[in-house]
Amino acid sequence: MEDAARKKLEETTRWEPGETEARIFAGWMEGGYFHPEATGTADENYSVAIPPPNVTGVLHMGHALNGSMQDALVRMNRMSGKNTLWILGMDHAGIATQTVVEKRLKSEGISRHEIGREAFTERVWEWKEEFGGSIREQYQRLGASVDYERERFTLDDGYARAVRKIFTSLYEKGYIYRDHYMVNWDPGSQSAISDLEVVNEERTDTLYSVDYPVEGSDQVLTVATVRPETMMADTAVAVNPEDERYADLIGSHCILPLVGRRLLIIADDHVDIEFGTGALKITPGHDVNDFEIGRRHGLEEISVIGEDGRMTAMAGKRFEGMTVAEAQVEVVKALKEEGVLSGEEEYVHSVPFSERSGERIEPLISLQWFCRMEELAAPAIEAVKDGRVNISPGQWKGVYLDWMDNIRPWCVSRQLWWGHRIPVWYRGDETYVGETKPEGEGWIQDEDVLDTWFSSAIWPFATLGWPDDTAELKAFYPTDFLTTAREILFLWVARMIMTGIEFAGDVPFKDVYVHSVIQARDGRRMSKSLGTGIDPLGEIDEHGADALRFGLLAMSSTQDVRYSDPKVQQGRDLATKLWNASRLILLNTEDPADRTIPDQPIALEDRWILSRLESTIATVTRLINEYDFAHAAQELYSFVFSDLCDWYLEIAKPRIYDGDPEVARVLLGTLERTLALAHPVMPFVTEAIWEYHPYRDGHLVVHSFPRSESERISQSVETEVGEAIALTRKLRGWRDMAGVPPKILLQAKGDASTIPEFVARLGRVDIGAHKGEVVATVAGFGILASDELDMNAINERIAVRRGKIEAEIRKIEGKLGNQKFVDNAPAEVVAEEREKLEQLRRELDELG
RNA sequence: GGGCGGUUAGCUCAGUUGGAAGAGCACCUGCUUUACACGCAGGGGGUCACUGGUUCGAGCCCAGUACCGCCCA
Repeated sequence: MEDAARKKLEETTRWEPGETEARIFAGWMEGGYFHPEATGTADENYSVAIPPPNVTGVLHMGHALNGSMQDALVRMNRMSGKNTLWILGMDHAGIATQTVVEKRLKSEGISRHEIGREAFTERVWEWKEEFGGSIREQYQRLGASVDYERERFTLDDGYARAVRKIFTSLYEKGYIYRDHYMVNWDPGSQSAISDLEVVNEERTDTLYSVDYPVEGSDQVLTVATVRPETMMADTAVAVNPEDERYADLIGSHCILPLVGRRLLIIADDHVDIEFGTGALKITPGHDVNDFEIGRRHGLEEISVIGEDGRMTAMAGKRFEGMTVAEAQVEVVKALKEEGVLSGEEEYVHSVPFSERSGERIEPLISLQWFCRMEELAAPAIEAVKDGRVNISPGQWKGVYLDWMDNIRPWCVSRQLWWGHRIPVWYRGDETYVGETKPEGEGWIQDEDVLDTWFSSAIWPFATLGWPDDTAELKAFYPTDFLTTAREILFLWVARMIMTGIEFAGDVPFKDVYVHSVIQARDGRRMSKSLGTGIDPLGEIDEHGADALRFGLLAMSSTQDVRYSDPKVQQGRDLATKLWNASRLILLNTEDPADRTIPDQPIALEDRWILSRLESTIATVTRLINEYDFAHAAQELYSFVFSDLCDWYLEIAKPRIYDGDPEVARVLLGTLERTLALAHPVMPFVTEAIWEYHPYRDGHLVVHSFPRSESERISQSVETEVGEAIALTRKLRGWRDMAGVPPKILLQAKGDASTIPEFVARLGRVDIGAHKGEVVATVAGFGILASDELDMNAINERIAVRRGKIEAEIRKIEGKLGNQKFVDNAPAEVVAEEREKLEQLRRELDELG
């Protein structure tokens, strides 16, 4: 090591992420390690497509978690020698982005309608150029080893061509069609939105009872509704066919109050006999269920609410132009005037809202483009059933299949300006669907754009150059795995599987891991609007990227978890620990002539740490491959803190300071393998330490990932050292109990040659053929009386200890005295209990 | 309304096929031990939500109850 480097290492007693991370990252970028050649086949290569963050986005904790998981796997595979691509990109995020830019314009006093479509989309592009880059920087801060040179955007030219081809192809296959259908109309964004973008919330409304007179009779049918303002669009009243009260009315008519229209009384199973009076007004134009009933019975579909959220002319002169809320008040007033309002009561029910705009959804019938899903779903169901796509944890497989089995048509058109314009042109009665504008004059393109998820659905292959037959596709499709939040399992994952099979000829990934949701510290959802979000960049500033990555992986789980600051701190502690342990090793060893780890180390502790190292490598690798990141992080932590630092380094210190060449080989080799093992989780600190390592011949990011050498794992060595450690702890515990200051060396009678040397040293006991009064026996060694011993404390503690052991002995004796236990339990369990009993009795004897 | 998940130490979470409950943090007691106080050593702390059942034995399996959360309608 050069003097300057040595000096720096000597002086730096902490890992300082802030000063180092950017430099380390720049080194990786310079090396071009994240930008693989498109060579080889997808089978031999490793690839991952990042869930594209929204361009509107600021990196949030979900991205950070997802990125930490994917990067761990990507780095591990890259180090394992695979040609590895992790593709980065951004989603144009139709509604979200349009909303952001509209808000901006609004603050300048401009509406998008004033400047027009072209100027507006221009503004969005400008905005994208300005802010889109920040996502990239944020991923770099996290240390994500994505291919920054292959970045894609779901609205770039090549991608747009792929989208048009998909749409056209689906149309030609007959899956895409245009229809008047009930959609979730979002008055906020002035667009239809899909079922999946609707959130239901509990609301308390008034349930009104309205009397509908039956034609040619004195009878009235009382119907209950929370939406009296839609009654002008009623076209029937329905009762349950089993409902005897109304059996004779089926087929006759009643009269719609305020309007005077004759409404047929129909029978339909959907009607709940118990609810209200058992008679349901049917409004096919403004209610999803009523729409279904209406289609079943061939009812007329009337709209009294327009796309602007105001009452139309069909609602009648008195209500035309009113907002829905105003109309409700006025309709109730009118019903009172007519004397047909027979009841009002509070009613709690769930009401649909737009996830994006937050406004109450208005179910409307409108002309939209739809995609029929059954044919696309069938092979995607098969792929998951037969395991070509593996979804874990297992319960999500069921959720996926259940949703796919009941899949409904997908409304793919959106009344927005920002997005992929639907590739359909109209001229008079003619309709043309194609990838480019048709020949001839007078063609006008459809005004709508496609649902953002329509373009996200083809992400894994569109990013690789589909529909062209590119080297990238050949080398990296299908990808290997996907981590995702469960909320987009349907919106995104399912659709990628469908389009992947249909268009790219294979499933888009082999493994889907549905990760947990990290909640805010208080258990609420992390959300910008609630102000509960925790900024990952702030956490990185404070603790370093490695700490955040470790923390997120350590707190991740299959169930939702609260954000845990202590876990991030644990990550920071681990980084510091690695740093300092490395200082001890690197500053006190000479670069050995033989850089290999000795095959047959002489020292017991050397064989022990190498055994622990190799089994940790095996365990951590397996856990990461199983996506059990939390336990992988835990294993790393306890290996470094406990095995390596608390025990091995302490045991080996005298030899280290003596310059023992064999211990140097063990230490430097162990450090090399430990750094490489930890690198996928904590890339920065490991790379920084590697810079000081004498074996370094390039960046750690492309160093080979350790493969566990199982021949070094020795159960007998681990047991032997494990027992010696337990013994050391016993001696230390006894000392502490006896109130002996750490500086005082205790004297004990015994044969020191029966135990490893370090026991007495670390236990701070002088074991030998001493003479004197034995006051206690600890693990077979007689502690000699001395002035430092607090005999009162000792006697008190011995009494407590004895009580505990005796209780335990009684418990086990009871168990072994139970004939049923002895007869039925497996022999080894019984033997274990007997062994335990023996040990406790021995311990009791020792206490004297 | 249907489905899924959760309830374990003060907090956040682990807990393999049923053999007697763990981690990190917090807490208490020591320690300026020349890698690290973001450290070291030692220690206390749990009727595993509740009620039944199966079993020699249940945090784990079965049935039910309560509360919390999520998804779908």
